[in-house]
Amino acid sequence: MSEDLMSIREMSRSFGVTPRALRFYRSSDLLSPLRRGQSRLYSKSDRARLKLILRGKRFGFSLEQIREILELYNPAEKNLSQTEAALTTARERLADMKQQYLELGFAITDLEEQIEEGEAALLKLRALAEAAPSEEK
Amino acid sequence: MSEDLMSIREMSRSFGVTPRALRFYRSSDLLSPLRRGQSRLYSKSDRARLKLILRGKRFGFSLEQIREILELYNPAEKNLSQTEAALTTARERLADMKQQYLELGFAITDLEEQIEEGEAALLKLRALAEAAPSEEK
DNA sequence: CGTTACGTTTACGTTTACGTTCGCGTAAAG
DNA sequence: CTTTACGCGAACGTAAACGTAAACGTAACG
Repeated sequence: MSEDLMSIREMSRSFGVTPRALRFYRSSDLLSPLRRGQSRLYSKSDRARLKLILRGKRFGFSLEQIREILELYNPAEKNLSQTEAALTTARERLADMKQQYLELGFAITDLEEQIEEGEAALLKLRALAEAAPSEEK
Repeated sequence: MSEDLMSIREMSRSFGVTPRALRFYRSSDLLSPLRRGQSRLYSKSDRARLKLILRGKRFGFSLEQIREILELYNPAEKNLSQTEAALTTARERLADMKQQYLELGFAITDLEEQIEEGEAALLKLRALAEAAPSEEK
């Protein structure tokens, strides 16, 4: 029951990040695993946060931006103005993400078309190579 | 007709990037504006490329990855194996982007929910502040 | 013709996000 | 009890993506 705790190695392997990265996130207050003796132990909530961190990174957000969003996720112990500020930045990020979502859709279509063009060009190149084999080692 | 050419200032302003960035992209072979006299002039194709560059950046791709994709966009002067390589990396990027698209959709939903929770928490905090006004400067 | 404005290249500085030792503590294995 | 393995934090190193500053060309303005 208390054994949903993972060592740094286990975290590292199951998320595909280095131990160094995990320590870095802790020192940046992005993660706060328990300290048992000399070691750190990562709970379910730490895993949820890490998931968000890695997701944010994939979308091109800086760790700083990600940290601001994460502050929204523990509304305890926070006062009013801090919560307000977190909400404001979260709304901005949300707007960014929606914009990105749209653009990403277009970019995917674009790239698909471009790949098709590239494939067509490739066929022509191969045809030419067949017709006039200039250099064969 | 040849006046779809822009100076570095115009580019800078219309895309919201610094001249320094444009020069950096040129020195990285991401852009290749004409050299007229001492200056550089950016064509329509340069603008298209820059658009792709900035878009790629927003999705968290490195300039190096972006450069590989861009190579797909001028299938001229390229040989067979180069085009094949470009296609391969482009397909990989496309897969990444589709994955990102899905994740981004989930992330947006998540964040929306989280914002609603935050708003609820805010209302409670305000209610408490009304009931027991402890500190008012 | 001097100055102001904009452009160039070159070189070095800076920030972000870790990688790479390092010296140390601890814990298990032999 | 030593060796081996893992973990920690501190310090320094590094690659990417520019920013900043220096030294210079040129064009136009008054």
